[in-house]
Formats: sequence, C-alpha cells, structure tokens
Amino acid sequence: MTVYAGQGDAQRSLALLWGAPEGPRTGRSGPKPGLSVAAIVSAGIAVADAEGMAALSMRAVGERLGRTAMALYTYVPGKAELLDLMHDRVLAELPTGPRESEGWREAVTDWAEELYACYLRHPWVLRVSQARPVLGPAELAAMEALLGALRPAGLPPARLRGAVAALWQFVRGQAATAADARGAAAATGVSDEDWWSARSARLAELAPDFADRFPLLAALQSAGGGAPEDSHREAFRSGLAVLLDGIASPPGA
Amino acid sequence: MTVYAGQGDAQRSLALLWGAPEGPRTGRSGPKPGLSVAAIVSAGIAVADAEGMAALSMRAVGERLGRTAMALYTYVPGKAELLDLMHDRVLAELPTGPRESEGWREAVTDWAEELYACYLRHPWVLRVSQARPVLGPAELAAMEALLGALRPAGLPPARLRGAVAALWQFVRGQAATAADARGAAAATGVSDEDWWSARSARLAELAPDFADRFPLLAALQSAGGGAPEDSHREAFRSGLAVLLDGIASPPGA
DNA sequence: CGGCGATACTTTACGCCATAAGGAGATGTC
DNA sequence: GACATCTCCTTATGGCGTAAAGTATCGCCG
Repeated sequence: MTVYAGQGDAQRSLALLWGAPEGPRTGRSGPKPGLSVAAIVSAGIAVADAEGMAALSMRAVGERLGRTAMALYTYVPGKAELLDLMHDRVLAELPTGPRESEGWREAVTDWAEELYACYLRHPWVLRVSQARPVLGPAELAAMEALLGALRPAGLPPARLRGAVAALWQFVRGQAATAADARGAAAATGVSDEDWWSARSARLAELAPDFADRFPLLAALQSAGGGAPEDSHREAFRSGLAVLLDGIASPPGA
Repeated sequence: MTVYAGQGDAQRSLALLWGAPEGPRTGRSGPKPGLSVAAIVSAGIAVADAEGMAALSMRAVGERLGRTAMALYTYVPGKAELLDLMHDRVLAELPTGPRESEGWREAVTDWAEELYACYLRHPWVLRVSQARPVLGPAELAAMEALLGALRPAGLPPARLRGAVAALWQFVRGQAATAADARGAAAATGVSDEDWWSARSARLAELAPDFADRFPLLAALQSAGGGAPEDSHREAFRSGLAVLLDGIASPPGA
C-alpha cells in the first residue's frame, strides 16, 4: 500500500525536521525520556527497510524499541509526521559536497545514480507522496546538488525547472519499477525473467491475436536488446541519455 | 496510502482482464447473478474517484451496489485483482485510433496530455504500483499508441525503450504531483498558493540561513516564472519540451 | 412434482491498524 | 513532603480484508 506523507500536521513536521537538536533539557521535571525522535526515526527506517511499507506500523516501531505503540506519541505527533522524518533522513544519505566530475553530463549522471541507488536501498520511500513536499533539509540539499550539477549547462530558469522535474520524476519512476520488481521477486521466489516469460505465455494464450493488435509492441519486444537480467538498468541508462541529450540541445519547436 | 496492485493472483487478474465477455450462462443452476464484474469495477472506480484510494474498501464498493463486502468475492478474487481491473478500465479512456497530428512532436505531446488528463481524472490510479504490470488490454493499447506516435522519429530499439520509459515516468510523476496538490487543497481548503507561501514563511523562520545554505535554489525561486496558479502545467510543459528535444537530438556523449 | 446440487449472498469472526482517553509511576522543583 | 510535570501504559473505538459457515434461491433431472 502506498502512504501519503505530508498529510500530517505540516507545521509540526517542519519543526521536527528543522528543529533544534534537542537541547540539554534543563529544569524540567518528570522522568527522563527513554527514547528520542532520532531513535524512533531510525527504528522506523529499520522496520520499513526490513519488512516494507505495508509492515510499518506504530506497533512495529514501538516493539523494535521495546515500547508500546502509544509511547511513540510522546515524541512524534503521529504516523504521518514520522514518515516525513523518515523520508528526509533517508535523503540525507545522498552526497552534497561539490563534485569532481569532468562535465555537467557526468555530474548529473552521478547525481541520478546516487538517487536511484538510495531509492533502491529504501524502496518504501517511493510510496511516500511527493506533492506538497515537507521540505526537509536533506530534500532541499539534494535539490541544490542537482542544480549545482546542472549549472554549467546554463539553462534559463523555466527550462531548468523542467529539466529538474523530468530528471527527478524519471529517477523516481524507474527506481519504483525496479524496486517493485525486486520486491515481487523476493516475495514470490520467482525471478523477474521467469515471471515475465510466464506472463507472456499466459498472455499469448488469452490474446492469440497479440501481434496483430499491438504490432509495434511486438516488434519492439522481439528486437532484442541488452541482456534481460539488467533490463532495469538498461532502461535507466537509455532514458537518462535521452534526458541529457534534451538538456544539452537548444530548445526545439 | 498507496496500494500495490499486481500483487494479487496475476493469473486470475489476467483472465478477468482478457476473459470472454461473460457468455449467456446456459445450463447453470442457482440464483441469477445480480452483479457483474463490470458493475463492480465501475462501482470501485466511482468510490475511488469520489473518496480517494484510502476510502476504497470492499465494504464501500459493496455498499454502493447495495450488497455487503463479501458479495463481491463471488465475482472477484480479492481487492488486489479488483484494483488491476479498475486500473485497466481507466486507461481504456485513452484514445487509441490513429492521430491526425502534423508530426511526431505533436503526436507525442497529444499522447502525454491525454495520459496526464486521465491521471488527473482518476488520481488514485497513481497509487497503483507499476512494476510487474498486469498487462491489461488498455495498458498495452496506450503503449502501442505511444509507439505509434514515436515511430516517425525513427529511434533504434534501445533508445526507443528509453524514450518510452522517460516519457511515461515523467507524465506519471508530474500527474502525481499535481493530483496530490489538488487533493491537499481540496482536503484542507488551503489553495496551493497559500499553502506554499505559508510553508515558505515558516521555513524562513526555522531556517534563517536558507539563502546561504541553498543559494541556487533561492536564486531559482526568485527568478520568477509563469503565473503561480498554473505552475504544475508550466513544469509539465517545460519538462516535456526537454524530453522531446532529447528524443529529437542524436545520441550524445 | 420433489428433491438435490450449484450458486448468490449474508452474518459472524479473526487479527490487524491508528489513535483518543485516562491512569500509573517516576522525577524534578518548591 | 507536596505538587506539577512528564513518560509510558492499558483500554477502547471504529475501521480494514477476508476466512468460514450459514441461508435462500434457482435450474435440472428423476
């Protein structure tokens, strides 16, 4: 199941994302906190990485910390805000420093590869809604890094915005496809290759007129390409190439 | 929340998607069926359109048909398969006939606009997983239509695959962004514009060093662009332009 | 025409989920 | 020592998908 983030209390999420790193807490009564927002976020990521988004429940996170689900509500307003925090923590894995690439093509390619790999490490992030982003520091840093990589291309603002959108959506979408395929393979024990051939066989059975109804599709399918085992990477590379060429070329028609 | 589709019994889904259009049912005993797969799919789409993916439950669909949730299981193996059917039914709204466009750029633009509009009509479709696609007839037809539009560009197979992937992911991603923004606006009563300005103000408060930490982002933000009220369409258009230019240009570096 | 098997649909039940409400125990300040 | 404050718990509510089993309705065959 997909999960909306950014649907919680945005103000609270923002404050937690950018908030002070938990001062020394002087002059407050009551028992010492046994948990922390950071620990809860880590536990949430651990659960989601291990069991997937569907298994991410407040109970599961609490259990991993030796608490009940309700204990978390002392630190975090609710599940939606926790997701916002988890999202930004994951994006913080991306490098932000200046790049040593030779040109903007390489720099953008590096950026895309890093993001793609990050998404594959944490596939559940792809189930987090992207509109009305929560604008955590890591997300903004990733954006800034992409803008830095694209700078030498010298695009005007409108086109730059388009390029950024197209690149991010593409990486995200391809990562989602690859991640889902990997997840399905793991869940069912059927390799991607086997799954596709089984599906194709069944389809040929149900729609014997396939090649007539979808001639271009059939032609493309039979026009072999890269080895099937890395078809996801192949699609990623060739799609990215199209995007880079588009960025490099002067605006057309 | 996002929902996996294609996670149900793929064989059953395929059969239902491609299956015979319900023969006259001769020589069968028992009460006459009061429902049909098609009616259930329609009801599901109606519920999802009206209330969103999160509100799509077997109970809700059954209720709309004057039945209980369990009545649906006579016709459909489960919720996952129902989602597969709903997905393909929605894509069947797309035009498939030959286009009267003047060139491939226009043809591809038309295709992208149609798909974008379709996603916005049924935003919940964007919460359906895309890997291991169920390969319903409508989805294949949409693919075939895109290939037809791209044909005059004369791309070699590998690049064609890349272009298709990049285009589809881009449209899907942009539609998701726009749809989420619209949904959030409807749910909260806060316009996109107001939301962004409120968010920006809060952000400036929490991160006063914003312009120092993210100079390129700040610059891009202040470099005004299209009117804010159609910023989603603007991003869609300029991103698509980059993609089309990339498809038009010869493979680079 | 009687009865029987197949089918449509229902009720009930199970184990999940997020979280509201309220209580118990620990810790600090006065 | 009294009290306020804070952490964490137990309990409860109303949802979910769907397994299991029961009931009602129909068509066929004897």
